[in-house]
Amino acid sequence: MLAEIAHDFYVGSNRFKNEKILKHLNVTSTMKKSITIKDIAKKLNVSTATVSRALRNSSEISKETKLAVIKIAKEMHYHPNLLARSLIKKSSKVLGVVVPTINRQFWSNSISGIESVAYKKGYKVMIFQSAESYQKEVEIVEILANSMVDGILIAFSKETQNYDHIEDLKERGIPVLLFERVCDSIPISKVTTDDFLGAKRIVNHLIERGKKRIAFIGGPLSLTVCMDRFLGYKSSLVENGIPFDQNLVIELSEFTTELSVIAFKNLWSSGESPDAVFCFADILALGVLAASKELGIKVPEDLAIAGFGNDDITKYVSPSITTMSQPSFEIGQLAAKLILKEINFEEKDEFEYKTEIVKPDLIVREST
Amino acid sequence: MLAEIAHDFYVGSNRFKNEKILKHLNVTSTMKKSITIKDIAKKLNVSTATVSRALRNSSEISKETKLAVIKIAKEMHYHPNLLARSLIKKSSKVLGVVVPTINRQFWSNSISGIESVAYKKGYKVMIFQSAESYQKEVEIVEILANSMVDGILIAFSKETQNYDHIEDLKERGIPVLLFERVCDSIPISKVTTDDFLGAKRIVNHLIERGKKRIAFIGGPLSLTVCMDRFLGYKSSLVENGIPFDQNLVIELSEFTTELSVIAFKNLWSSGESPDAVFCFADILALGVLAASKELGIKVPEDLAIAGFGNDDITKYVSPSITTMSQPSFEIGQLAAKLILKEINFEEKDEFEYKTEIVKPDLIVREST
DNA sequence: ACCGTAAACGTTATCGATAACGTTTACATT
DNA sequence: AATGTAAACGTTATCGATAACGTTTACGGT
Repeated sequence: MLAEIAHDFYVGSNRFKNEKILKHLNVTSTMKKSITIKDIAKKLNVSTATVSRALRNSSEISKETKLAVIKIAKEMHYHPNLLARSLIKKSSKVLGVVVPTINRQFWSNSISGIESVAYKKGYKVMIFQSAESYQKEVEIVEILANSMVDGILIAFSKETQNYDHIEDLKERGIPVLLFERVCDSIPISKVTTDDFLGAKRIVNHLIERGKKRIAFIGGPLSLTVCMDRFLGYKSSLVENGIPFDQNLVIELSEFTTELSVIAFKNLWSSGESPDAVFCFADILALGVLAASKELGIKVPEDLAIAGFGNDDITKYVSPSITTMSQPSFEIGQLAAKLILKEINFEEKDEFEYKTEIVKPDLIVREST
Repeated sequence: MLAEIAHDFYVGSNRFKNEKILKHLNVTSTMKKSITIKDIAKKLNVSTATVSRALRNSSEISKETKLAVIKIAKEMHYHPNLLARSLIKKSSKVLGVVVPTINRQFWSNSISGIESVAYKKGYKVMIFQSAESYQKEVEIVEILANSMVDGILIAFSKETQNYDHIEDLKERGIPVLLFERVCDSIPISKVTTDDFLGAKRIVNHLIERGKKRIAFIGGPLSLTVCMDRFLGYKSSLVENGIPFDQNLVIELSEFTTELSVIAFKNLWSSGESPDAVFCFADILALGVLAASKELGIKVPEDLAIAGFGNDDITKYVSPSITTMSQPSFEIGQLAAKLILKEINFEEKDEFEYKTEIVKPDLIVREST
C-alpha cells in the first residue's frame, strides 16, 4: 500500500520534472518522445548493454534474447541515434565534401562519383557549397571538423590563397583530400586533371587548324588549375613558335557565361582580333559563342572556340564546341577511394600521400 | 613524497589504460587527442560548467574567468564538439535536403535558395541525392531522422509512390516539407510550381502559333508534377477544341536528353507527325531539338518545341528554346522559410500546414 | 565432487557538452 | 547584527549508445 503510494508519487513527481525540463528546452510536451535502448531494456527487464548487443548482432548474446529485443524494438518503433553512436565510436561514417558550387556539371558529377564509392563502403556524404567564398569555405571546414566527419574532400574556392584551415585539419588528425582545385604547398592526398597537358593539347589542336592569334579566357591565376591551363596554353604557343601576347589573356573574376560574353566583346572591340579562343571552362566558351553570334562572327572560320570540361551543353549548341573531356565521375570515385584508404590506414604516421593525375581527352567538334 | 609516488603511479596506470582503450578503438596512439572542455577546466582548476558558460557567453560568469577561459581555449586549440552539443540540446541546427539529383539546374538552384535562408538563421544544410531511387530515398530519410536533423526537405524520386517514410517522420515529430515533387495525400507543408497553369499557358502559346498536333513528352504520371503538367496540356487542348490523341503522349522512364532523342525519333518515324512538342523539362526539349536536327526537321516551321524550367542551356542553343521559367532559387528560399517557421513553432499541434504555389513565366524564344 | 571455462548477461564508466540545482561568498537592507 | 539576495561558481544528472570489465550460471573434463 505504502509502496503503491510512493510509486504514484514518484511517477507524478517525475512527470512534473520532465515537463519542466521540456519547457526549458523549448520543446512542447506534444512532441513525441523518441524511443531509446533504455526504454527497450526497461520493458524487457534487461540491461541496456544487452539491448545494444542484440541490435548490433553481437556474439555474446543468446538467440532468444536477441530475437526478443529485436521484436520489441520493432514494436516500439525504435530508431538508433546516430549522434550518440558517433560520439562514443569517435567516427561518424560521414565524408564531408566542399565544392565551390554544385551548379556545374563537373562538380555535381564528381560528387556523384564520391557518393557511389562512399555508399558502397558504408559512408554517407555531406555536401557543402563555398559559393567561391574563402570565408565560407573556412566556416564549412570548421563545421565539418567539429561534427566529427571521418574525412573531408575539398575543392578550393576561387578566393582561397591561404591554406591554414587545411593545415589545421591535418593538425587535428582529420584526413583531408584536395581535388580539382588544389594547391602545391601542402603534402596531402590530391586528385587532379592533367591541366597543363590538356591545355597544351587543345591549343596545339587550334594551331593545327591554322590559328595564330589565340586568346585565353580564364579565371584567377592564383588557382593552381587556372595557372596550369594557362601555362599549358603558353607552352603550346612557345613550342609552335607563336609569340605570346599578354593582350590576348583575360582573367575573369567570376566563372559565368555572362561575364565571358562581356569580356569577349571587349576584347573584340579593342582591336585585338584573335582568330581563336581557348577558354578555361565550357561555360566561358559558351559565352564566347553567344557573343560571336551577336557580333556576326563566323565560327570556326573567323574564330575557333575551344572549351574545357565537356559539359553536356557543348554537344548540343550549334556549332558544337570542341573541348577537353574530364572524367568527373571517375575523379570523384578516385578521390573517395583515396581518402577512405587514408581513413582506414593503421599507422597514420606512415601513410604516404598520393597525387592522382587524370588525363583529359580532346573532343573535336564543329567550333574548331 | 607518498603523494608524488601515488601520483606518478596514477599517471602511469592511466596512460596504460588509455593506450589499451585506444588500441581497441582501432585508433593509433599517434592520433591527436582532441581538446575538450574538461582539459580546459583542469588547466584552470575550474569546473566544466564554468568553461561551458564562458564559451557560451552566459551571464552567470565573471568577466575575468570568462576571458581566462577563452584565452586558454584558444591556446589549447579548443574546438566544440557539435555532436555532443546536439545530443543534449536535442537540436542539431541542420536541415536535411533530399533531391533526385543535384545534376540539374532546377535542383542545384533550389538548394542554393534553401542554403541562403538557412545560413542566415544559423542552420546548416545537408544535401543528399536519391538518384531517383525510392529505396535510396527511404534510406536517406532514415539516416537524416536518426541524425537528429531539425527538419527535412524532400523532393520525391520518380519511383516514389508510397509515402510511409514521410508519415513516419511526422509520427516521430520531425518537421518535413515537400517541394517540387510532392504528393497530394499528406497534410504537410509544400512548395510547388503551378504546373497545371504553366503547362496550359505554354500549350496555349503553341496553339496560338497555329499548331494543332501537339505531342507531350513527360515522365511517370505517378509523379504529381508530371501529372499536373500533363493535365494542363490536356486542358489547353480541350479548351481550344483540339482533340486529345493518346498516341502523341510519351511517358519516359528517365529524365535524360538521350532518351528523349530516341523517343522523339520513334514518334516521328511511327507515322504520327506532331507539329509541336511540349516537353516536361528543358533537357527533354533539348533532345527533341537534337533529334530534329538529325532528321532535318525545320524548327519552328515544321516543329515547334517547348520546354519547362528555363535552364541556362535553352538560351544558348540554336534555335533557342521557348520555355516556362521557374524561380528555382526563390522556391528554395520559400521552402526553407516555411520549414524554419514550423521548426520554431511553439505548439506543434496547432501549426497550420501551408502550400505555397509559385507561378511560372512564359519565355518565348526561337523554337516556337 | 572439484575446478576450469566460456557463454550470457549486468554494472559502470565513457564520449563531450550542457541543464538543473545546490553552495558559497560578498554585499546591501532594515 | 541578522537577514535577504544575487552573482559566481561547483556538483550531479543527462543526452543515447557502447566499451570495458565484473559476475553468474551451466557444462564439461578429470
